[in-house]
Amino acid sequence: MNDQVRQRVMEIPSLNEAFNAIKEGLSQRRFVLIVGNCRVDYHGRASSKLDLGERLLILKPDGSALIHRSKDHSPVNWQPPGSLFRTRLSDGELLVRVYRRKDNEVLEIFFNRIIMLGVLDLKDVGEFSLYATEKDMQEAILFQPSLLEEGFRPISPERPVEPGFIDIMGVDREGVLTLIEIKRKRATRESVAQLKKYVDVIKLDKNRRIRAILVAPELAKGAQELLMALGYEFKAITPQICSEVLKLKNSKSITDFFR
Amino acid sequence: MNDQVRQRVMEIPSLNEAFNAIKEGLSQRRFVLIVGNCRVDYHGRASSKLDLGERLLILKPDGSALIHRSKDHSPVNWQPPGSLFRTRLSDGELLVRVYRRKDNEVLEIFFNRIIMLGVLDLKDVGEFSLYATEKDMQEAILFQPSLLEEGFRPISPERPVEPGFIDIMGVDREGVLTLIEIKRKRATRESVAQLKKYVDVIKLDKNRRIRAILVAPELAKGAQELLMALGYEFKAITPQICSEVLKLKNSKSITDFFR
DNA sequence: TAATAAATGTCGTTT
DNA sequence: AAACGACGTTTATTA
Repeated sequence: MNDQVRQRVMEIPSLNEAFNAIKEGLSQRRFVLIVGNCRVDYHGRASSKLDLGERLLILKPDGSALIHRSKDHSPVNWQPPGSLFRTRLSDGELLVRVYRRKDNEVLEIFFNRIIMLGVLDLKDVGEFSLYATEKDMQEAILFQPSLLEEGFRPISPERPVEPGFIDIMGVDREGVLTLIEIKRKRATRESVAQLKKYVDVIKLDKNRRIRAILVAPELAKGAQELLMALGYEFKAITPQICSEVLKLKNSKSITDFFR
Repeated sequence: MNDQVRQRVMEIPSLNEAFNAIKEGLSQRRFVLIVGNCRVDYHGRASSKLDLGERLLILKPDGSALIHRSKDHSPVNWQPPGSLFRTRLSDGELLVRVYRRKDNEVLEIFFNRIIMLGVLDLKDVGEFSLYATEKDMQEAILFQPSLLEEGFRPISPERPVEPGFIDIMGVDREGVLTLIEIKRKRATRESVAQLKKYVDVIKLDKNRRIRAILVAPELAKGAQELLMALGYEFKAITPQICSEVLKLKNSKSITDFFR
């Protein structure tokens, strides 16, 4: 493959042809797609064995590898980024070996027939944006505290607590210290346990009444019992609503900018 | 594509050519690979937007979809199995729309150029086996209880507890009731909390001393404090050792069989 | 369908 | 490198 050619696609190549193309593609750190009949061995954090069948193998320039079958979202076998690729012909099989130093993991794919091969050079600098995460919800409540309840005022912890420790700390309309734990989906017993952990730590420090509020779109059954037993509260807020509030915030920023 | 042709591979097809091939492939529930320049929108449990760039789109016969960039193990966008595929040409773009009824999720991929297209029929019935899971560790300890400590005897709970509740229940050499929680990798505070939950439930039932042992290859820092505070114990066992024990077990079964 | 826990989880962030 | 928590987690299992 010369420099002009950004890609090579082969249909039912011989193992030899495929071997040469894959080897060249890997040396140039291309995006390599191999579809073929193969068996797979993995040893590392666990061990696995996959008998013969037709699958897709993806080798990425960052050293990650994925083997996908004709079903399921998750790859049947994989190797995280930073792995080393090697390929070899032996005993009428084309072997692709993916080695990862960390955890001493080895993934070996043995092809006896290649159905399709693609060696590609993907140009991709597009930005990815994800909205309505837990952090978005936090930002939305900080921007518009009345989402939680009228009169609520967020405060920064006096002593800086490690970030992500308490989602929001504040005082309610009567000045009572209020701790908030946010979940972007149904809150579980785990969420309550987490909130309790924070309340316990703050209690050690401040010897006064504390309100604890769990914010989430909904509350799991088991969580409600625990929440009530501990005397904590629940406030239903969806990530979608927070997303709307953030849109307002941003359009407001733009308004401010042009004012 | 007639019945003889199990696959179709195209290099830099026109959007029209690609559209027809994709449409036919989807109607026949084939495995479809599309590499091209695209932008992506997602709305559902969250929202996301991906600007233009060259990526791989995988459409699987089970209704799952994956978009992979040139880096990372995880897809940048995806749709779980059971989704519905539709494709359309409009405004000089080829749109692939993946809709999932549950959570009302929509994933839309807009291609303005297709680099490679593969419509494939993957035959794959190969069996997948995974070793050294948590269940394997449980099985190994039940087979050879001395792995835990000399004199330990596993027992079945008198009243059947829901499976997966307590990993192993038993009595030690002095007849003390012993509960075991197993983790296949470093145990965390979470693991201790889980063990405590089980101990608390059993305590309600049996009003006698209970030993609680956390089995894992190692113990996280924060977990050790919690474990000691609760008076529980830790026993270091790796999944690898359990895997060896299970090999012995299986070879023993074969010996017994031929005896 | 909901609940619960495992996973070769992965990924980001902070210590 | 270890710890810790979020994730559009996914997946399997059970009620």
